[in-house]
Amino acid sequence: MTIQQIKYFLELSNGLHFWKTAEKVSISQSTLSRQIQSLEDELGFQLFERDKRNVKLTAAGKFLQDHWTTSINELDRIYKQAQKIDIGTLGTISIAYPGSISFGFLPSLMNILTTEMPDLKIELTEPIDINHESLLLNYHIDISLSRDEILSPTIVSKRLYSESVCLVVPINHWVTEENFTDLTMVQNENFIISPLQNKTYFSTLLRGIFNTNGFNPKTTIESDFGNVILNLVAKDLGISILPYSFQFAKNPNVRFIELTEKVDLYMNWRRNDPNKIVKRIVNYSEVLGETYIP
Amino acid sequence: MTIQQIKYFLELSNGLHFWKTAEKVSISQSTLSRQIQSLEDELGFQLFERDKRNVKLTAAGKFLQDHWTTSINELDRIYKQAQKIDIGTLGTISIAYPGSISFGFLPSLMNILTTEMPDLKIELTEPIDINHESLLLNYHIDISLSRDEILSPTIVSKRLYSESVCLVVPINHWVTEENFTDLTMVQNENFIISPLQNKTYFSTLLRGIFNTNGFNPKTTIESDFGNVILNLVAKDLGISILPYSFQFAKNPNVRFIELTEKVDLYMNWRRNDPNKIVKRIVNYSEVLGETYIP
DNA sequence: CATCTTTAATGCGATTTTTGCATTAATAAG
DNA sequence: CTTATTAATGCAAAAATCGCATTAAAGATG
Repeated sequence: MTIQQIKYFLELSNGLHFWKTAEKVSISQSTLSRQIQSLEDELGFQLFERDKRNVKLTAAGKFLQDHWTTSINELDRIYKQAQKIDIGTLGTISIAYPGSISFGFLPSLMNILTTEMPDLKIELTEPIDINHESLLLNYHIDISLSRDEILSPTIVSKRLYSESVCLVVPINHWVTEENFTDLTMVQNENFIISPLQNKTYFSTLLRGIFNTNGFNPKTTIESDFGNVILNLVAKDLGISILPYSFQFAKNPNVRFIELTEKVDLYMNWRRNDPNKIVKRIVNYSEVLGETYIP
Repeated sequence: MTIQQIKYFLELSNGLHFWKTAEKVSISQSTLSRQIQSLEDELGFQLFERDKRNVKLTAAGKFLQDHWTTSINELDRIYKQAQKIDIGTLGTISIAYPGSISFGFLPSLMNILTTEMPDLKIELTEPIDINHESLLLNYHIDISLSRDEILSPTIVSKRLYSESVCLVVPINHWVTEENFTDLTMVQNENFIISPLQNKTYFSTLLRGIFNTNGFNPKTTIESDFGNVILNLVAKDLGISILPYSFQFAKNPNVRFIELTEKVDLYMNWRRNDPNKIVKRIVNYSEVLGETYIP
């Protein structure tokens, strides 16, 4: 039972004429005759009732005409879907990202992806303090955007761009870009930051910054969410340190003062992932990262 | 794209190992390798990402694994259905019948059919005064049961049995089986019969009967439906003439008196109808007709 | 670091299957 | 009775499929 044989059968079941059908499907009449015979032999019953003069479908043949038609169409539809997936415009991709890029890089990337691959379904997750490496290796996500590089032979980690870390103060705060010298200036202020004991890269960076400047910050409020912190600073409840990207939130009640420290954004994916969507997204991200100057 | 190739692919997509899969499907490793290659060539994209050491599905391959599995199962299901139809236990058959057999022959036949072919769907229609021949030739019905023979080169008409025509009187009527001589006895009674001008065989027969006996019946009520007539007679509203089969209605308030006239029951179907269900039903009906002595 | 093992791909000849031409057989039409 | 139509079939050529043996590449082993 070949797909080709089924197609011959369907054509013949429409025309009910061996010679004309054979010509239509560009084979000889004898070939068509034998293909149908072979199909009938394999099925174990007749598809056509035929004498030297007339050809007509049997009841089983009539049934198969209906159902095989839909099957063949279905197979064709499946093939076309698979083709789209191969090209990389269809499917589902799961991306994990740090909250700090949700105002800048991530919307830009999403913009590109939804334009270039409109049929692509993107699942976004914002995991806190969870190992991106295991998420990738367990196939929970396909791509990870992270602040720290993942060093693993089975994962490729590529830096997309670097951005400054900024001191964030309320808009009417006494520290300005002009009078700012170093962080010791604000060592007695209230800080609103993510818990320093977190294992995330950014918490580690913060610990390092405070260490270098020789003081432990007073923390009145703690939050893992940068945009929460941003709003708290805007309401004059303290100051904070956040990546430059948060400027894209365009909050009018805060002021950003660039520090010398930098944070990177890495894109990570499974080495040799056969999914071409991943490769395409990586490419788009690299291009975007190069032109993206925060 | 062969069904066999798809099956090989599905097996390989489960095992992800050429040698083991080849052994499982009883072909050589080289053959499997080449079949998959040929499938990939035809599709135009890779199904497996493979090096000398590992085999894994591409995204498109994963998609096809899911969908082809259901397609192959579907094809198998379709084949089995078709097989059943060929054997003659599955399908739909449309049968037209005269109302007079709805108490006797028809229930017996239905009983046999539903026992022997439980998956068979039977459509019953009781057409009045309509040409069974055209219903058959227009494929509105597949089998017709009729009181008159259909004489046509494209239709086979076979007599199943003969039964007497009976005078039907209320249970306390003065005419009994013992004192009955001929119909002239009741020429002044009220008759409840189907309209004599109808073109059905039974109406023609009635006309003949009244003609032979030399009187025109007084008809107060007319009805095409035998069982309606039967109930009207039971309520003492008149007498009637019906086929013997109506005795099977087991109405306790009527008495049947056999006349000498007979009516036949014919089964009619399209000559050379390739539907094996028709042949089976004809066979069952012939056997039932022989043993059915009303 | 050299050797062994595993495993998918490939060259090649043998086998099997498929194909089309020409013909046959049966039927309907003129 | 003859002619035309049409599905099946014998046959030889062509194409495909198959499996053996081998290759090539990548761990695994010690």
